[in-house]
Order: sequence, then structure tokens, then C-alpha cells
Amino acid sequence: MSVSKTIPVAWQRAHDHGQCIAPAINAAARICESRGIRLTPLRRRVLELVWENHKPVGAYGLLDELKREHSSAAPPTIYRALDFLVEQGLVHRIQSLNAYVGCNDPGHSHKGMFLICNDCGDALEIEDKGVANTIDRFASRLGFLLTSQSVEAAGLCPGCQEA
Amino acid sequence: MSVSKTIPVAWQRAHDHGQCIAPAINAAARICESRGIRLTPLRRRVLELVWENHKPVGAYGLLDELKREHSSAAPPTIYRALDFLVEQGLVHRIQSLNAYVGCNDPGHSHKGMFLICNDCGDALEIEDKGVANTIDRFASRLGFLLTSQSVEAAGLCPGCQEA
DNA sequence: TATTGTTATGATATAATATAACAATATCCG
DNA sequence: CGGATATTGTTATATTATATCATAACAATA
Repeated sequence: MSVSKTIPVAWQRAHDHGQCIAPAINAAARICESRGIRLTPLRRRVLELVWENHKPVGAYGLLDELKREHSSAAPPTIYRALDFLVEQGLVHRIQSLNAYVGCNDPGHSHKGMFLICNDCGDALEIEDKGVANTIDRFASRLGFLLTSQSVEAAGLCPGCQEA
Repeated sequence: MSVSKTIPVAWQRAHDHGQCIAPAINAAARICESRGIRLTPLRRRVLELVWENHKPVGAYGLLDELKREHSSAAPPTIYRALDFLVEQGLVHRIQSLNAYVGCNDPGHSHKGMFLICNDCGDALEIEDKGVANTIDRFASRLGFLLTSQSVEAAGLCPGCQEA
């Protein structure tokens, strides 16, 4: 599944995180350790499964994978793990897909946004202070106390426009 | 349910759309007429129900209301009507709530964003070219062809911060 | 090491949200 | 009118998510 050279680097990276799994797990372990919380074997494994999928995966997709090696897994098993990972900012939930994807830059503020391809299903996480700041300004102008924000845009990625 | 005077006007409006139902329906009727599509009695009624709720409502909440007067209504009934209304930009879907809310400004481009109160559940629609344009720029810089975008921020509205 | 409080997981059931598929009507338009 | 298209009815099922209570692992303290 090689990607044309005309496609911007940032998007290519989304297709190429096969090598990102181990570093992501290590980073997660360090973050959890520094926060004094536990990345248990189960949580770690779910995080790996999220990364092993190269696209956003649904909870039940992850559950099926987990069940193969962990027969006691049930919906609450996966949802608890995902809730934990999302709370800690190690995984993002894509609201418009009811799906989960590993965070490229955990430990930071998580004001990212996603570009989601309707064709191949891939999602590119973008760090963008501009959008986040604009939302912050709006909120404070209206007296609204922000706790989270979700910015998702859908369309066609460069690769999928060619077809 | 009066609102403190210290609360910005824009937010108050979200609490005060009791008077907005009829104009919203009329606007919808005009828009559909001009597009040569049919705002059938069923679709019109669902749109009214969306507006009669002063907050985002789920599909099954709407279905329960519709059933009282339309006993044949079933899940497909409400989802079809909602799909139509969303497609036509008369209703917005709030992804993070799986809920629907009337569009304050139908006929326009729908690059709005929502501020959603975690306490009272109300959602304020904001027209904001800044965020939309930033997303557009990002997308075109990456060669991504945008078709839709969803910007949702959650937190506490002014009224709910007082408690 | 007991005890106790806290956090995490197991297990079962069910709630909540959404769609598939096909039949029956209604509406449009030649 | 009559055929094509769009809308609604109907039943069944898929998909996503939580409630609940029991048990196990871990942490802190005495």
C-alpha cells in the first residue's frame, strides 16, 4: 500500500504508523508512571490493539481482537480500558465514527483536530493552536467554561481522490 | 426560568427559543419549496418536535413524542425524517451527544460550532468563520477535500457555573 | 502479616442508538 | 391514466454502550 509522492508528508504519516506502536506504548508507560496511575496489562494490551489497527477502530472490533487472547473479555472490559486511555489522553475517541485511535502526541494538551477520510476511513490528527484558540476566545467571550473540545472534519484524503 | 443579567445575550437566546418554533418551521417550508423538495407533514412534525425541545434531543426521545400522535411511528420513521432534516441543513446532529437540535440559521453554509453545557445539556450554536476557515486552510494545505465539519466544545454555561 | 480501603476485573444482563430489508402508499409527471 | 419515483409502514436485527453486583488485586497502615 505505497503512497504517491505528491501526497503531503503529514498525511502519509497516518498510513505509516506500523513503527509507532512500541514507542507509543513506551511513552504511555512513562506518562502513567509519572502520574502515579497504573497501565495494567489489560490496559496496555488494549492500547496496543488500538495502535495495531492503522485506522480508527470501534469498541467491538477491539473487543473481538481482545477476546482471542483473553476469553473473559466482555463489553465492559473494553469500555473501561478505553475510558481510562481516553481520560489519560493516550487514545482519542472520534465522535463521528464511534471509534478510537491512538494519540500521536500524548502528554500534551489534546486540542487536536481530525481529518477523516470517508473512503479509506483513515484519520489524520492535526495539532492546531489556531482552531483551539479561536474556540477558547469564543467561549470566554460568552462566559462559557470549557472542559473539552472536539473538531472533526470529513472528506476525501489525497490518495482516495485519485480514484 | 429567568436568566441572570450578567449572562451574555448570545447564551440567553439558547434558553429562549420558545418563540422561535413557528418562524423556524416557516423558514424550513420556504427553503424546501425553493429547492423543490417536500417538507411532508411527518417531516414537518418531526422538525416541530425538535424545536419544541429546548435542548438537543435523542432520536428515541423524539420517537416517543411522535408515537403519542402517530402510532405507526418506529425507529426508521424518526431516523428517516432526521436524516432528511439534517441533509437539508434544517437540523444539526450533535455528534458527542447523539442528539439533534434545530438549526438557527438554515439556508446558510453550516460551518457552525456548538458550545454544549455538561450540566443543563443546552447547546449554543455559534456562527464562526474563523474556525471554519482555519479548518479549510489546513485541509487544502494537506490536499484533503472537505465535505463536512463538526466542531463541538463542552463545559459549563454561565448559568450552571453559579451553582 | 492481618486489616482495611481502594482500584481493577469478571460476569451477566440490558439499555440505547441505528440500520436492513421488503411491503404498501402516496405523489409526480409524461 | 399509468408508470416511475419518493415516501411511509412494518418487522427484524445490528451496533454501541451501561448498569449492576461479585470477586480479585493492590496499597497503606497498623
